[in-house]
Amino acid sequence: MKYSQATDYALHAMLLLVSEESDRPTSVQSLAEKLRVSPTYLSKLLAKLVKAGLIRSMPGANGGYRLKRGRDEISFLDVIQAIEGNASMFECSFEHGSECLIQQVVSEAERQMEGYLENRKLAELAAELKSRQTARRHD
Amino acid sequence: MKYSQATDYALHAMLLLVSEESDRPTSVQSLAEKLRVSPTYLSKLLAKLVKAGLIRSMPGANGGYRLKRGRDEISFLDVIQAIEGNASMFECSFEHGSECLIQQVVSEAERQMEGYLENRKLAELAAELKSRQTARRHD
DNA sequence: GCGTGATTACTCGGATACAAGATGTCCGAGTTTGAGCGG
DNA sequence: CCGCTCAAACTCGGACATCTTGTATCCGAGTAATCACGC
Repeated sequence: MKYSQATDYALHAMLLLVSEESDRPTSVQSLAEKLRVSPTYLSKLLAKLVKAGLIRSMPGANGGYRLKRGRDEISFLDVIQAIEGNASMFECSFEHGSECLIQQVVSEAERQMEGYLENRKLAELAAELKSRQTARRHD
Repeated sequence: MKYSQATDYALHAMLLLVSEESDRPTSVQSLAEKLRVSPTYLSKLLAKLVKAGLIRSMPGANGGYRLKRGRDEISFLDVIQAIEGNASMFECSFEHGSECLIQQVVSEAERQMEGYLENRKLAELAAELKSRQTARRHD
């Protein structure tokens, strides 16, 4: 079981958007260059993030993408579920009267992980990265 | 991101083996019938469980599979990792000096889930199922 | 009865086939900005 | 200087190609128990 590479791209792209201080939108090209990723593919992922309500798109010249909500509200879980979908990781394929003890255990494990991911915000990392840069500037 | 169906089969098959009270080995056919699953495919999964050291195989007539360790020692995590492998769920594909903050967060989330799965043993479910059967017999 | 060989009931491993999903590209359409041009 | 038009810079969505992975099957080989047969 593995998270798709798309999730990797999306998390890094979102981290860039959260770190962005200008209020002008950021274009796909700009993001794709920083991440060294195909712009067309990245735009597919950004479309999913738009649909999930995490970012807004601004078409036209000087357009691009921008956060929709406050930067402190965006958790890892938000981004991951936007890309991977929010279906359960485990679905019992047998028919034992609609309640499967195995299913319950694995689902609870999943909730443990999601609970953690929900509490970690991208803005934490953005702040951490910024403070590192500042520290390095004072060397 | 989803656990493969193979994990579903393997967990149910292991639960049957843990619940088995006879010390005679259980054949693939027998397991496959109870689970209504292709015997040939199931045998592939059992082979993985053998390689992981969870069960033993006994070739020849009246052969089959049997637990290798004590039934109380087998956790959900053991079975899942035997099937899915123990590689990390998330691998950052970028090159930021070998340490990626995003990677660290997701890996920690993974540890949360694995910690839970490691503490849940299949024998718990076997006991629960057995007590339910007994209770129903006394209706 | 008793060994010896054949048969049967199993697992094991590799090769193969197929479908679905992940990854990535291409192109046409819509939308906004801004520049250029004529009055 | 104003307004109109047009081109440029974007996003959006669908269609398509490719590659990997999960799922599943088949077959030959190895192994252990059991049965049959000859002595």
